[in-house]
Amino acid sequence: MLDIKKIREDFDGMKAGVERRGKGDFGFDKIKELDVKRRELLAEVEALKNKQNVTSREVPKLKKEGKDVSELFKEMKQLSNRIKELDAEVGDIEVELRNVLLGIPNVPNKDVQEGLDDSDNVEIRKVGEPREFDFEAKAHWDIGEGLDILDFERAGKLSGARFTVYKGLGAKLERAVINFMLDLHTEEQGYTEILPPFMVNRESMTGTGQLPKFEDDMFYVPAKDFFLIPTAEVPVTNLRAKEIIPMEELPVYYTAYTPCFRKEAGSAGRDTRGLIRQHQFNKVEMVKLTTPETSYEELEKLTNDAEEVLKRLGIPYRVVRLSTGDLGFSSAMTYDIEVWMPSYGRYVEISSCSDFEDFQARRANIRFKRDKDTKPEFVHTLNGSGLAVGRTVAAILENFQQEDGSVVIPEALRPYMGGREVIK
RNA sequence: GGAGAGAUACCCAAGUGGCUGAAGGGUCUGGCUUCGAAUACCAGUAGGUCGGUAGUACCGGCGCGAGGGUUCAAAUCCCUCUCUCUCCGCCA
Repeated sequence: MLDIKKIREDFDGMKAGVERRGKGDFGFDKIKELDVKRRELLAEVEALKNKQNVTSREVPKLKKEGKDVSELFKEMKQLSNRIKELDAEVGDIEVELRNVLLGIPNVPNKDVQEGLDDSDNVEIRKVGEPREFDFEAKAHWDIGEGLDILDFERAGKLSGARFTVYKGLGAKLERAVINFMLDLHTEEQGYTEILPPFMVNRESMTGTGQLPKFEDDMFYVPAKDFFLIPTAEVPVTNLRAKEIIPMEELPVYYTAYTPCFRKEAGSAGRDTRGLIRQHQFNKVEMVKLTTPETSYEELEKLTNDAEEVLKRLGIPYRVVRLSTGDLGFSSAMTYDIEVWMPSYGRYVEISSCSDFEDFQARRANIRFKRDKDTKPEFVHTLNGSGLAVGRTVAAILENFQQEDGSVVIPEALRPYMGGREVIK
């Protein structure tokens, strides 16, 4: 959520900032109108309330003196009714104002290049070279079925399209990748592991920006008004909602493994085969809460922390910075990490590392205090996948496949795979 | 799912409609005392938020789990909801 005070002070600047994303009207004029109206009404109703308070304090004295207060009460009844009317009006305006504000995306950082979509993303760096195969390379779904470690057919029987059953060493590989990532983040990079709920309430979904705009993208559990989390970002960021965090605790580093659930409603027909786009997939996520002055430094470190996973696995990748047109709703700046996927013949997203500045913190009300005499300020929130597990497994299968259909296990994973060197 | 008990500030806690614009205690901070400290004593400790307004000054609104209602007036009375605890049921 954007800061209403900033919009009031620098209306044109904030509007122009959001409009760098392209596409459409964001409701800024409506906000201005509602804000002015709200403050007018507040001035009026607060003056009346003051009168009510002052008079109420007189009442016991008047009664004690034996004075007749029935005329006064009649008058005060009118005042009271008027206050109720105005309060209701202010309430309506505040609800509307909040709804409009909740629907406005974050202002992109000024260093983010303007663009329409992902074709305007810029490559920041490339690490490792795509492997040249001297045989015909297979796609991971064929490799997985060939080794009897992935079963898309039976997953269809259980649930439908976009689900996978992992079997034998496939299941173990998925688990190995999760543990390898978590151990790296916790033991070497300083993150605290969180194992959160996989269902959350509306308030949490609003805090990180999934609601109210993207309700249709998520799986919903009507019995308890819960949502299945689309990413661990939601429970882990909201972990500190409504808190004032002591300065000494910052920066906060969290990491969490969770399954993620997404409807993928807008992706019909895309990536229909394999592990790339599933209704349920595993992900290890990293979340940071920082002071405003360190957040971009922390974004670089966060991205490096995610890249380290790929470096150790030996999978070629590149880092791109998303253009304003490709940026997610809540993000001010995002780096995507993309791995080389032989079956696609291109780089495919495996991690998205974003700085949300105070956009989520304002929604979720996550603040910090520099010292006891200063006002609380909103923290900056960041998060990044570290990494999407299913896509990592797909990348391992494809990049380390051999002519006979077997797959060499990257050395870093072997301790997690019972010392095995190859899946065959 | 059933029955009961709770939720008041950093913590504990009083409070059945109007000198409660929340007592008292603890904690912390400052003062005093002291060579220094402890103790005692004195003072402050309601933070936050929204406005007036550019402000850490000043004035006002809000605030006792959340949201409604009754009333001239609500921490206090009524309704709905959330969470915590105890017991019962069910259960990995």
